[in-house]
Amino acid sequence: MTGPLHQRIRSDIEARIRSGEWAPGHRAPTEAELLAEYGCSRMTVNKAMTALVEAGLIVRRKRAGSFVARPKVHAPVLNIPDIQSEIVARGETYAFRLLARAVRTADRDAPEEVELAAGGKLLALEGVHDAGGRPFALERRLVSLKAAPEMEAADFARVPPGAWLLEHVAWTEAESRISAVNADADDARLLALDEGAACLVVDRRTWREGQHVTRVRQVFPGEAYDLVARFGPGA
Amino acid sequence: MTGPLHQRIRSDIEARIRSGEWAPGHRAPTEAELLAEYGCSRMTVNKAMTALVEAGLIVRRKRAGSFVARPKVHAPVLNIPDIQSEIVARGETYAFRLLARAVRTADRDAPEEVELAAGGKLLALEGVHDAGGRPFALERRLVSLKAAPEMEAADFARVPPGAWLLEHVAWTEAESRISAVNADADDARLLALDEGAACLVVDRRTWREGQHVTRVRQVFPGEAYDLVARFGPGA
DNA sequence: CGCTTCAATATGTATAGACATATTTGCGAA
DNA sequence: TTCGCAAATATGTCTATACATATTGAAGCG
Repeated sequence: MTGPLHQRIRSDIEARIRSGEWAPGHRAPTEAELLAEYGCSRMTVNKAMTALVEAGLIVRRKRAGSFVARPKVHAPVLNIPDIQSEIVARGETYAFRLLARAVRTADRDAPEEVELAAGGKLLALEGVHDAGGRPFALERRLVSLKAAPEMEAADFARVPPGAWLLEHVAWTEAESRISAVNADADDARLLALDEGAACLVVDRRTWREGQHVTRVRQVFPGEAYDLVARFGPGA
Repeated sequence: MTGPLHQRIRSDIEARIRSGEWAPGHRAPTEAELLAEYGCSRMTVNKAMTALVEAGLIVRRKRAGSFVARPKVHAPVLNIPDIQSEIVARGETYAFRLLARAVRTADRDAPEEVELAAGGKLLALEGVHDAGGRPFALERRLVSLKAAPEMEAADFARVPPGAWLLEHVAWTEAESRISAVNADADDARLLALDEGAACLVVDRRTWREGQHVTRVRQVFPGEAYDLVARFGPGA
């Protein structure tokens, strides 16, 4: 390691934790011991230890000391790439076919739609993402025109709705639910599958500053699509 | 905000980014400007800005300044809880039924098994996680006894294999693939489903220090299980 | 013996200054 | 005009010090 000293200290300690040399619960050296070992100031070892705390590898308690954390829940980073990028990265041609587009008011009997619309109108979109000329994913989306009014004029032949929103309504927060369903007759027809084929469904709701922006349901043929999540506990 | 000053500076800036007041590409104040505004030392504003860089909200370039990052790929944090904790949290009784257990050598025709075994033997496990007395997930697992030799003596009635590994082989890294399949005859029987029912499959491989530890395939009834991922871009 | 109090300890936050480093910008020379 | 070099600038790292704060462990007291 030739980089900054605080990084070297950090990776030295991280290596001992990941190798199991320091098991969970093991007491790590105090800052005083580390600064003596590395011959540096306290701020430098503090920076290293603080980073390890953020990474979830170390738990610190005043007076008691620093301890190797107990890995709890796996919190992997799931890669939900933009569908267009994903397809282009595979070297296939990409296209978005808009099947239906409507501007309407929220259905009063659907509380979720009412909340999404927030008193304004809704843009309802339905389309298919094609990869290499064949259906890759089916997308049904509701957009709050109150949250994204410019979207009413957008042309989705150029930029698909997801990418348009990412571009124009940045820094949103979202919650995705991933599940598996059997394709119904509509899904099967649009995705060129047999009815009943297993499909991966990503149901995503997106907010900005607490305001609901969009809700989308993407259906992928189960055999053609994998979501990949990589992780170390806390890394 | 009454907490530490660096945190207050951080959240002030974060709020302006998330609200859209500072769009992606916008140039944020320099450290000199911030320390004048907050009347603090440079180390303090630097700590705030460094945290925003780690969070992916800010990109900094020497001489040029600090800029609001362009949100790229959604990298949500996916919650893959331990199945046992998940079931217990729902208030249902949990049990793991071990259906098959074998110690064997790797199949020479399966390169993945050979790599996992790394010259040693493999422990093959098959079992069902029950929630409230009904099948919740089907698990088929291979464990490298070279990486986890103590596992040969473990009793999985007490602690299911996943939890056992988390406890004894901490700080692993993993990759999960999430897909959807139609239940085959075996899956359907063990999970008490109709054949062909859509199931969510999590395929996970786990390493420690580059050494392959285990590979597990968990099959969940599609109708009974959702994976939930929450995220803001880079948060 | 149990309770309270107090001091020692290790971390948490912050300062003011210093030098290093990368990058932009502008000036001067080919 | 264009290329290349040098100065200005903003961040990156580090030091030495100081005081705040939470927690532990031990001393003191009823």
